[in-house]
Amino acid sequence: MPRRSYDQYCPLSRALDVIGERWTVLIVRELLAGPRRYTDLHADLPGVSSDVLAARLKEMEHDGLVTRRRLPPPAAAAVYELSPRGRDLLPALTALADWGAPDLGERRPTDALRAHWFALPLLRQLAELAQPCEGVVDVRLDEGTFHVLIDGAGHSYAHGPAEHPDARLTLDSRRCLAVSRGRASLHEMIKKGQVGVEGDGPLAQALRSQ
Amino acid sequence: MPRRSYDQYCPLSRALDVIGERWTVLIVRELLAGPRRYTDLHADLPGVSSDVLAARLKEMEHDGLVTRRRLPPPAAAAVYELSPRGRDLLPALTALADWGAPDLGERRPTDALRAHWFALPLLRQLAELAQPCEGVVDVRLDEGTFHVLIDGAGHSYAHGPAEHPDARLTLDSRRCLAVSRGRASLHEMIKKGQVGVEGDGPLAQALRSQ
DNA sequence: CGGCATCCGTGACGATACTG
DNA sequence: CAGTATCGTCACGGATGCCG
Repeated sequence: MPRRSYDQYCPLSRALDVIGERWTVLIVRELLAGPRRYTDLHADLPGVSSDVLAARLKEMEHDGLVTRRRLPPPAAAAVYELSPRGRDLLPALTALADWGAPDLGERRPTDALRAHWFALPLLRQLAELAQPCEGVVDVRLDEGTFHVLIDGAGHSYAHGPAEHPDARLTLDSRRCLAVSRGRASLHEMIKKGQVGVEGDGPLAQALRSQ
Repeated sequence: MPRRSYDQYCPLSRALDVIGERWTVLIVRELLAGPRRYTDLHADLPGVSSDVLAARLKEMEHDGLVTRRRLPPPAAAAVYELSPRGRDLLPALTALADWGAPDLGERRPTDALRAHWFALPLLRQLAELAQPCEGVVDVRLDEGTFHVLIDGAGHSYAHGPAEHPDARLTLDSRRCLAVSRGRASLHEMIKKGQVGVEGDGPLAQALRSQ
């Protein structure tokens, strides 16, 4: 089955041929937070129909964005995981999220919300602040917790709390939103005590310092 | 008429609500090369149907990406032009094009091609090379010519040759492709004489130097 | 129960024809 | 030239069913 293409000899068109279909980019966003099962993906993408989700995952596997891995026998489940090629989309998604942030007005009654959706906009500010330290930062929001891995260039993040975080941030929804929209600096908020920082290692110090 | 939305309180979803529909991003790419008329847009976007193009332009105008401007009486025409908000998409499109560049294999018989489609991938390398000079560079390809404006941070480009370029680059398709795919460095090619540089101002010197 | 496949109604899209 | 109108087709959204 041939996929539909823009048929243009242009790098942007080629990118859109692969990730331009509805839902594909949001599936990548989900998988940036780590491997997930079909049902969990379906739950965190309200509105996607089951057949479209299945079709997208197949296409993405075919295109080398995603690998499907069977978990060891006790858990009779399979997880979908980003390939390196898929993870390479992080800068593009960050740039897109940066651009979309000003459009985040008030939350509409119909808007779904997941904690890890804030990881994308927070990641860069957090990584800059942590310079030049490396380590793991837990981020606790009202809606849930995720953790960020800062290591040189290839930052990443994942669902839930970390086992041994080097630092822990605690934010309320309003502050987190302001940072996501680019309206406020994480650093300023930490200095003013509006964002809590726990931990005493070098990474926690770096987040508080200056 | 309400537009369809992912209904997620996430900056990436919001961006996709605006530019996620088919053709929208490619229309932005076209307008990044300067104001264009409806018919010219239609000609450079083979495959888009006239009603879809008209609908997209209306939506983009409504969303503040594009402004429609009537030209002075002698030319009884209207042009579409990117707003500052639309131009802010440049970094995101550059990141996407970077990601898509490895997918540019051989040109397929069905692939359309326009000279200015190479401006997006070339722009950054060119701007880096020109550091710290500013000015206008003509880029001559087999398929046509465009020119790049380098001025501090907000680089841009436009169709056709410039009136008074500070430098002129001449590339054949193969070299241009290699640079676009990230397989080769523009600087290396200039040093080896594979890419011609004309001009004697500081900008032309900068392109040749080091 | 997780992981889809199938069916069906609706809306988006592509091609062509037509109009001010 | 700059779109609008019409129409057939396909992608999508929602629900339900199947199968290990």
